[in-house]
Amino acid sequence: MPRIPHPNFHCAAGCTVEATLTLIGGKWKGVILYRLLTEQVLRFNELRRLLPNITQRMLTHQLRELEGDGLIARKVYPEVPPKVEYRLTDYGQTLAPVIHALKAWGDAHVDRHTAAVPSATVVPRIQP
Amino acid sequence: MPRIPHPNFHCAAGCTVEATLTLIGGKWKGVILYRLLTEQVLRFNELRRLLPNITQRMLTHQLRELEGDGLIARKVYPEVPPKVEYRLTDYGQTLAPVIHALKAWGDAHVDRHTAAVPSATVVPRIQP
DNA sequence: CTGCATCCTATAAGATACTG
DNA sequence: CAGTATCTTATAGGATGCAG
Repeated sequence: MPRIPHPNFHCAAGCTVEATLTLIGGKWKGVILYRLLTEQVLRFNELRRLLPNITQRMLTHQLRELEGDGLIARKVYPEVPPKVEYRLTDYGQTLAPVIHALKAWGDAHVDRHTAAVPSATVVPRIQP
Repeated sequence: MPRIPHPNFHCAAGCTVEATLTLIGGKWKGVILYRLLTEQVLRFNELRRLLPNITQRMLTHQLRELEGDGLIARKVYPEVPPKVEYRLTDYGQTLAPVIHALKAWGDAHVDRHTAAVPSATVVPRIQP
């Protein structure tokens, strides 16, 4: 069940832009891919900790889609308690330039939209 | 109403990837931006022709969001019949590397997902 | 620990008709 | 030509509980 839009409609110029976005455009896929890109290999709960607001259900779901698209690999260790590792496939690795482009632009420009969250500054703390 | 996710939650590493995706991740925004990137300036109905499957409502909606995010500019000519031109803003132009990265990856890899739609080959025709 | 099943809500997207 | 308005459907996303 590939989710690439309407492949038989003679993918017009620019359509491949959307195709790529369809693959990585889920609410969490970008971060997941980015984390796997930098950390190489991560277990389920490690990913969960790195994505503080994601629900278990969504993490599983997004991982399964990425796996189904061949971008990540899932390795199950038949132990108890269970242990599952996720990493990028070679194919997934080819997304590196895309992810980095997205991150670079975001780093440079999101402050325009978030009304200045000064990343190089001390995080404002709530005083106890 | 910026749609960047949870800016006050101390945007963790990789979060900006999602932020960028939120801006350009609509079903049609990628193509719209790509078209404006290559054609410079386009009228409403020109965009509509370039995006054969988009509805009028969605085109308007996506254009308004892109405009609200400062990525494109809308120029209305007070004529009759009406004439409206869309183009990228300088800010929108900064997305060029991102869009090109998305397109390059898509061009190189979507055939994996669309089960070979040979773009350099003659389109298979239904015989009349 | 990892994950599936169920139920539910919010948002995106589409169809269609009408207008300055 | 370039929209708006209304209604409907589809999909994404979330909360919670159970299980190997």
